[in-house]
Amino acid sequence: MNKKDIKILLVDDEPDILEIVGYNLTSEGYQVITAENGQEGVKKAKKELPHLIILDVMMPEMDGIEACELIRKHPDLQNTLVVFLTARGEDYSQVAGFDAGADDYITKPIKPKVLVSKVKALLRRFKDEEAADMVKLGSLTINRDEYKITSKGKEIILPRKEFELLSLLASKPGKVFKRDEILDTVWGNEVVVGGRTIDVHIRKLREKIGDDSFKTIKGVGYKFVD
Amino acid sequence: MNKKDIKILLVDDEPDILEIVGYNLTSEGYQVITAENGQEGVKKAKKELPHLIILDVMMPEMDGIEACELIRKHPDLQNTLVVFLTARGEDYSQVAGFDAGADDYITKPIKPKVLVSKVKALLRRFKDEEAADMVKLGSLTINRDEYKITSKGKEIILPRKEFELLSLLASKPGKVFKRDEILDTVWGNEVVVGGRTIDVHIRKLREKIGDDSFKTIKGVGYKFVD
DNA sequence: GAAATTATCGCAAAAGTGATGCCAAAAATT
DNA sequence: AATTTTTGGCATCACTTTTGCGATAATTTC
Repeated sequence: MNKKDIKILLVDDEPDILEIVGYNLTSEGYQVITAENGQEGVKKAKKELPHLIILDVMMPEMDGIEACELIRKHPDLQNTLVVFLTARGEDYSQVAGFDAGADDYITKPIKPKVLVSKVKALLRRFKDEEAADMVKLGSLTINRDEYKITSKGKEIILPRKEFELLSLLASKPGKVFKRDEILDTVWGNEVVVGGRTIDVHIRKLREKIGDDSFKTIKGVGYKFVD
Repeated sequence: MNKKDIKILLVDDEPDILEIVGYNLTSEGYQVITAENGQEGVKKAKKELPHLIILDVMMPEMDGIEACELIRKHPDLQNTLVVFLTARGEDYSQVAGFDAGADDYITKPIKPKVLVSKVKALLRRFKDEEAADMVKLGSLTINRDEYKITSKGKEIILPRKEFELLSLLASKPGKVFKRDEILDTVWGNEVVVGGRTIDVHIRKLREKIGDDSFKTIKGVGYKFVD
């Protein structure tokens, strides 16, 4: 899953917090949705089905704990990650928070780096659980975990982009990936690179993996065949 | 001392707790003795001289605090580790518990992993406990308890960070650990350190263990190979 | 259907970027 | 005081991207 496809819901009654946290997550490339109170938070959670929810514990009317409990009841949000924002010293809420189904908590005052790294760590865990890490395709084995590729017994270490490009193409052998799709996935649509970039990488792969594994569909894109 | 020679006394009036905790500790290889109330607990403690006692605070008649005080009076049980089991929120008992001579406490509901790791951590303090977790990987032996590493017969003593870094990398030989992951695990995500820190440590390890054991995957991270 | 035109791709070399290694020195631990 | 850990500054190297041009396929025109 691409970073830009990850939705984070931010629920806090303080606009300041909303802004600073929102800013940091957005600039990391995540999609951020905000809500200013518990009710709205729960509503948006159900509607948007975010991957991660950051909930302030202390909020007027419906507090984070209650909101979390409601969120957890929704079938589609069972596995959503929930992080609590709590003031230091409110240790009771931490405990209760875990009880309510929180996955982690962050204490205020918020340090952006800590925040971002926690979010990353959580999402990584989430990702790991979801995705099987090895893909086998005939003579090719792609091992995301070890970042290496085995082709006909030989072990090949590929640089990042080449590795990701191959991963993508090989994930659905035979399928033609349009240039746009490839750019979106491997480079991310924020980065704008020239049109020749893709074929340069394809060429590198052809050199390393085998010339005939990659077919060009002119005007469309490329596909990987076994 | 061998794990199987370590006796743990479990005192709780709820059979359920006795069973679940007992099961977890037994399957870790410890010898578990149980008692269903304070009196019986104190009696068994004196008779069996366990290495660690897990005491429920809330018990009819004689509560955990009282039991602990009695236990501590026995000359042969001065150094025995005592852990309290307390329901969340009973924070008073925690304080009183430490007063009474507890070494740690665990809150209910009990999470087996937390329990086991606390028990391990406490027992580790016993000097005479022999290498509980040793990991062998080809030419490397990692001795978690003594922060020591044996490589090709040579014994190497590593500083903490280096040791932890090596432990992490060696825990899954071949797996590539991303810089982020390494930071999270070795440094903890609260601490924010600069980017050069990791490679300096890697360099130290390369000097000490062997240059070719550590491979760099540029743009991703490092991996350990045997 | 053949030739001309145009778009797209392959390739190689060059330029650019960013990550890593290494050092030395400052901080922090012990 | 000695050791360990972190930092910052370079130098370097590896990878990535750009660029330019020729080749090839697709499309249009005759």
